[in-house]
Amino acid sequence: MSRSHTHVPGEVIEQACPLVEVLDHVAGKWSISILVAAARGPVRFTELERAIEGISRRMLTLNLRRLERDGLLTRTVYPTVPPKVEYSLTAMAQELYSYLTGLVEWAERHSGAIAHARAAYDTAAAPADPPRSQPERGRAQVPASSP
Amino acid sequence: MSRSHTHVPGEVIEQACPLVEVLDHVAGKWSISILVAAARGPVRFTELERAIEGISRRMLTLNLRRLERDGLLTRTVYPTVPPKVEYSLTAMAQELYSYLTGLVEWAERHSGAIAHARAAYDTAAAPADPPRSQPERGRAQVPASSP
DNA sequence: CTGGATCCTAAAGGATACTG
DNA sequence: CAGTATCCTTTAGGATCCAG
Repeated sequence: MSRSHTHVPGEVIEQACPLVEVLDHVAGKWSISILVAAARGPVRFTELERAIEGISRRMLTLNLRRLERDGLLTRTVYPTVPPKVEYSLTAMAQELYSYLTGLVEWAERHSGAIAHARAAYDTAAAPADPPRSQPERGRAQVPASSP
Repeated sequence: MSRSHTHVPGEVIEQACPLVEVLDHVAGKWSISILVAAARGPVRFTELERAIEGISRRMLTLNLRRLERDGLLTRTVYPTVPPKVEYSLTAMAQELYSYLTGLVEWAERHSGAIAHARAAYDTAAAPADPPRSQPERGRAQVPASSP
């Protein structure tokens, strides 16, 4: 995610709210997956690659570097002949992890509801042939207008 | 974020893990900001636009639609002459919000540490002129090799 | 006021080949 | 094994203009 929104030259507004901070670690398809995968102890590169299901070698490397840079992962390299590298969460990241599991748990509880909401929204918005023409995209509830 | 990782034609693996579910809502610069901004009650479009600081009209609309589609936001339109639309969190989203605040709180507590970690990483990796040439990018800790 | 439509740039991400 | 480097496609996102 690009820092700098429109980036007014001269006036640096960054670091204003901590929200942006979180987003930078949490956003992106892979960061969370990596943290979760690395949470159960030291994990090797290839283990992560296999555990994460769909991540490319490149993206894994990039995200690992970023997480290491931000102090969320420690990278330990053993100078053995086939090189061996292990990643672990820092204390800071373990704390973050506990919040993350809350998120995942939430997703598990509501994934059905979300899928249902999507289906409802989509069928309401794009029926192959609108039988009686409902121009309104969302079935927006219209309470009695007060003003 | 694109659904479909490599997308094996014929074998649809999607919806496998709930992690992907969360990521789709949490990832992206704006989703969290919008949920947080909308958490304190019904909020109008323009209020969100001003509250979020840096979001474009387009992105706000897009994200609102997505969140509505996923059942996280309800959109209520009042058919007044200058149209008025209010967005609120659904029950599901309010629950999510409580986890989100945990995340934000975490970010507040550790933003200093993160900034420090970044600075340390960057100075270790890219000094303008490496005085004695350290070829290793990260100062990787090297414990005694066991094998 | 609340968007939708369009155009364009930048960043994310994937595939693959190569290396210490 | 654990990456790097390169090339390429897709997506996110911004700017702007227009409309009910």
